Amino acid sequence: MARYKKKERQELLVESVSSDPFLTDERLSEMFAVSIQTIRLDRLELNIPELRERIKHVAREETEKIRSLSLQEVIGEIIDIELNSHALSLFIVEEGHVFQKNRIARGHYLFAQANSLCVAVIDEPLALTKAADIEFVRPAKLGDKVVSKASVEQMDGNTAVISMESTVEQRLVFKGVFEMYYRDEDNEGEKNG
Amino acid sequence: MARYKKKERQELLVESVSSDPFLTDERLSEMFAVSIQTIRLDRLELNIPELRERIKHVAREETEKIRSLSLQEVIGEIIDIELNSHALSLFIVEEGHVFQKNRIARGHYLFAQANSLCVAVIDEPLALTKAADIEFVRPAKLGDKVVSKASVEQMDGNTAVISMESTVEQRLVFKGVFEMYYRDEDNEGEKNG
DNA sequence: CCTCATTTAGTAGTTGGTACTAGCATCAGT
DNA sequence: ACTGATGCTAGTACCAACTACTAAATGAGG
Repeated sequence: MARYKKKERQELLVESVSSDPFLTDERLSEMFAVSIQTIRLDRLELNIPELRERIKHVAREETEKIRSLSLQEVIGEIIDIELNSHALSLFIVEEGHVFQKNRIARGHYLFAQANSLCVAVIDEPLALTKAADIEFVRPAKLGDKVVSKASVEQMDGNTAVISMESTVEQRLVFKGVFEMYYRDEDNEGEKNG
Repeated sequence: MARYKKKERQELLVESVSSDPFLTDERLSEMFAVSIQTIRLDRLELNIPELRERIKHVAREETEKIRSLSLQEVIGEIIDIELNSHALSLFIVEEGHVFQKNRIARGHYLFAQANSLCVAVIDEPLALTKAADIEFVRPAKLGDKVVSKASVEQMDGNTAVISMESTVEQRLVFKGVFEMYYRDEDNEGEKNG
């Protein structure tokens, strides 16, 4: 019976419980081939709450976190806007936005921030991105506050040209030129089916 | 004490429990001014599981949702891939991806599909988007199955050039050229702080 | 008034624990 | 070899929040 030493067992216990909070003391005592009492002493020392409390905690997070990660609609918070002229938005890089390995923000989130700001700055019922020429100058990292500035350069007929610059602490991380198509929606029906 | 009739009470009970699964029988019995036994009979008739089972259920959903959210790391499902050569992914446009008004997919989702496919096709530990030149040829709509094709055109030193084409039923909706930066991560440390 | 549905009361047993006491085993240091 | 600390196990009493069951009280309608 090659059992673990106390310290080792406790480390594994923390891991086990955090990877599967639904483990009972009985199940854990079998896993580590010790008595239930030992598991309970371990939990006491490690301040790991009992099964029911663990589950309750997970469930509470669920019910409270309904809206926190539904950033889908518009990425970033618009903090200043003058329609058909310019706009500013702030996007804070969170866990869900980065590569796990290196905590660098995935490019499409920076693009999404820029893109949704472009849509917002156009004061027309319909605004679609037609083309973009973009550059990721420097990586943005977990926790970074990315500020995007959109400036409408041209608007003629049904196309707008917007230049974008995103910075983290005044340092450029992303820039690009967006070409937007817009239309007074009531005016025409479908253009191309 | 104007208490509810059985049927009415049971309807309210279903509502209460589904809006707050953390309610104990005792708490419910106070809310409806009946005995605990009555609440239990009600739950039995209505097939409402006990508090602990309800909480467990919610917690299970949560842990599963975490898994599906981390699957959202990559937008679209990769259906064919040859590393450093080409790749194919499928992305189905759902409610969350479109403008409510016209059910047209937001540009950044099409970009995200293309971008994550580019990251995936590069067989290196680190791959970041450096620049992109893209065009939204035609709008993609709710329900559309968008197929993206990535072809690696060049790879030299630490930069790859990838051309992208996304189609819905063989019709082009999006195209672009992506320039990717890549690196054997163990090789160097931080390049730019 | 009688009857049937509804409600309440009460007991025994379950799960997954806490909190506490106490008995060993083992190893370290003297 | 003796002492003491550390670690593990055993066992008891108690708890919340139930299930499952029996039995009695209450109420509302015919």
